[in-house]
Amino acid sequence: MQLLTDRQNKILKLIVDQYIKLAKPVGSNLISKKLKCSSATIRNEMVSLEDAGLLEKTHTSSGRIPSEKGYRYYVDNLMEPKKMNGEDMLKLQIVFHNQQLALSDVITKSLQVISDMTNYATVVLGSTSHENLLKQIEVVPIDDVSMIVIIVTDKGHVEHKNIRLQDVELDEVKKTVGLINNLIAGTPIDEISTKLEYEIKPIIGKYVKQHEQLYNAFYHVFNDFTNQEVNIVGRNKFLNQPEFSNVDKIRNVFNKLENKEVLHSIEEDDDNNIKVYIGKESNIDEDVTVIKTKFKNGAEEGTLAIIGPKRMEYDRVVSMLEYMKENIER
Amino acid sequence: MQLLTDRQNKILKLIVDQYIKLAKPVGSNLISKKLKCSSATIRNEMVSLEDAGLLEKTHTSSGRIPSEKGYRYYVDNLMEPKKMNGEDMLKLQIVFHNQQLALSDVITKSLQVISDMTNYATVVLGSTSHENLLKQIEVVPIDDVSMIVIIVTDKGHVEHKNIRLQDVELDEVKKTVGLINNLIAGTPIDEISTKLEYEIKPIIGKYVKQHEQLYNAFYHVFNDFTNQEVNIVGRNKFLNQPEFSNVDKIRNVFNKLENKEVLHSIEEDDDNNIKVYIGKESNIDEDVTVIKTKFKNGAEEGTLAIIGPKRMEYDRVVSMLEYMKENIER
DNA sequence: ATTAGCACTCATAAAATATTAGTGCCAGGA
DNA sequence: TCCTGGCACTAATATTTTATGAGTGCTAAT
Repeated sequence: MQLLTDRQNKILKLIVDQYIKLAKPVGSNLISKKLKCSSATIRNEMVSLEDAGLLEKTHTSSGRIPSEKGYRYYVDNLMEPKKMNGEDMLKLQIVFHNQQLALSDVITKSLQVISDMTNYATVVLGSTSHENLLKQIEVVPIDDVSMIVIIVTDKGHVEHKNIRLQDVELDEVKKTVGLINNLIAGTPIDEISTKLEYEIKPIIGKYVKQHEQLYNAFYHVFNDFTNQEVNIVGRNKFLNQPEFSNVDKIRNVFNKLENKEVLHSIEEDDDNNIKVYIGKESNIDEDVTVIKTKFKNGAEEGTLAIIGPKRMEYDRVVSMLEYMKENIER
Repeated sequence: MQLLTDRQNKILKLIVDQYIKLAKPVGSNLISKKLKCSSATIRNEMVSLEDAGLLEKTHTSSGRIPSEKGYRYYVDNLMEPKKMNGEDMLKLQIVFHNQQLALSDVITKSLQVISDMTNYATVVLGSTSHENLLKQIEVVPIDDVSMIVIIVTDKGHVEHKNIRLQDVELDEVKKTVGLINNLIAGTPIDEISTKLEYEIKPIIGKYVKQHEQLYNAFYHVFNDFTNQEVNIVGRNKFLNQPEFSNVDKIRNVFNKLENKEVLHSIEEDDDNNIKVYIGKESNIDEDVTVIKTKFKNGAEEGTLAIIGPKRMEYDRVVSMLEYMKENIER
């Protein structure tokens, strides 16, 4: 990337900021008022910026809007990681300083707050099932035939399943649970199905009546374990953004957000810092930007993301995410 | 309601059916082709039906569309509870005959199928917190300071919360849990907070160290218990319906669907049969219809609902819901 | 009672016109 | 060489005009 002149940087920044604010192509006149030179000069510079691939026009005589590359340049070079404004900070502080709340609730609540403040959607992704180790399973009988199996992982992820077992005595179930807790606690969740087969199946065959049925039931319970906790807040905020005023666009975005694989792809890279995926990079929609970071606090770890229009308040969102991460990690 | 002539009934039914199919106002010509009389005759009858408040026009010279009252008349008097078509039936059978699945999973899966087949959203509402009795609580320690509290109700509803307790010994926690399980199991969830105060607080004061902290923690756990399990499937289906092609409409519907109170109102009446709430009656949007029924199978009970445009395939949906209810209840 | 016929209405689409915010480029001045 | 005022030009947007057509209500004849 060829370096731009000082003035070009200033112009680009002004255009991006302005476009983010109003969602309308930015003309040379407006910029010339903010910089002390004529609109013709600005127009000349705009041509250079367009040649560099940083700006685009919506039609031959329109003002300019930032290209994807333009946003990228803005994020990497121009944007000043603006301090969080006092009001935003205060609202988050209230959540963070609530000692009653467990970490996961603090995260959910604060993302709710952020979503309301910014009008963007927010996401928490928990750790994946191969990072979660089985801590303990519990069984609670409900009636003659059904019972609840509860799985707790070392990261505090809990999942439960209602199972039906005909003609199986509760004692036998408890024996099986005891064996699982003793023999395979500590195993990554996604390896449990196989471990059950090779380490539990042979043993319960000896000690436990109805072992077939029991084995099958537990096999399914672990096999169905959701491999990742996903929590989206404020999906509907997209409906307030002008670039998503048409239903086809909305449908695309909402379908992508329901698709676990898409969300999964957000946390793929291992970078620990804040990362920005602009437009097509988001894998969601060319008009969507995702800003994410990983967090880790003791056992709990995962990914936070803010998802909004490409025309997003990058500086504000980045500083909020930084603030979140800091607060979560201590 | 004044009775209509045979022919008027036929005409009204044809208009509603046609409008449901194509979402376009229905003209006299089309109807005259299906009945053996002239379009002028049909027009005269249409005037009567409009006078009776059963039909409406979108403008002075447009065809007719059913009014809310018209839909109501159709549902109550005209609609023939159409047998389910073979294909629909087959797809649902596959889910119902899967012996592996617990009832709650069968319900979720089949509603998913129905949503895909019909392009409408579906909802399951569990029983409310005053109908759920505490069955058992369990505690799983995660690390020095945090642990998971799991609440299981007699209806098989499970909820968990991550709590933090500084300087509290695990034994003390277990003692408290034991007391709760012995003394207040069987209490409706929404009465537990008060019972904790009057029956547990005085006792743990004697037996348990750090009783203040423990009491507070458990108090919050029960207080935060979600008072109802709500599961919406296929919310996005609304985006495929022509009457929801504008974002304001979508925003309204989606916001209402996120609002627990609105969904709660669906299950208010105690009628055990299938009920149809048309348009404004739905409390969601004048273009939305909700069709619901209660179900009960042993301990598990709740409400099923299908939510779609007012221009809904009433006969098909009613027969599907009937079928669901039957299959769930045995 | 039914219906053919006809004037009338209004939504929808296409074409014509005006307005305006913006552009690119040129030629003259610092 | 860089900057700027001036000007012709472009295309989106809005407004008006005109045409088309699917539908109606009403009347008079069957």
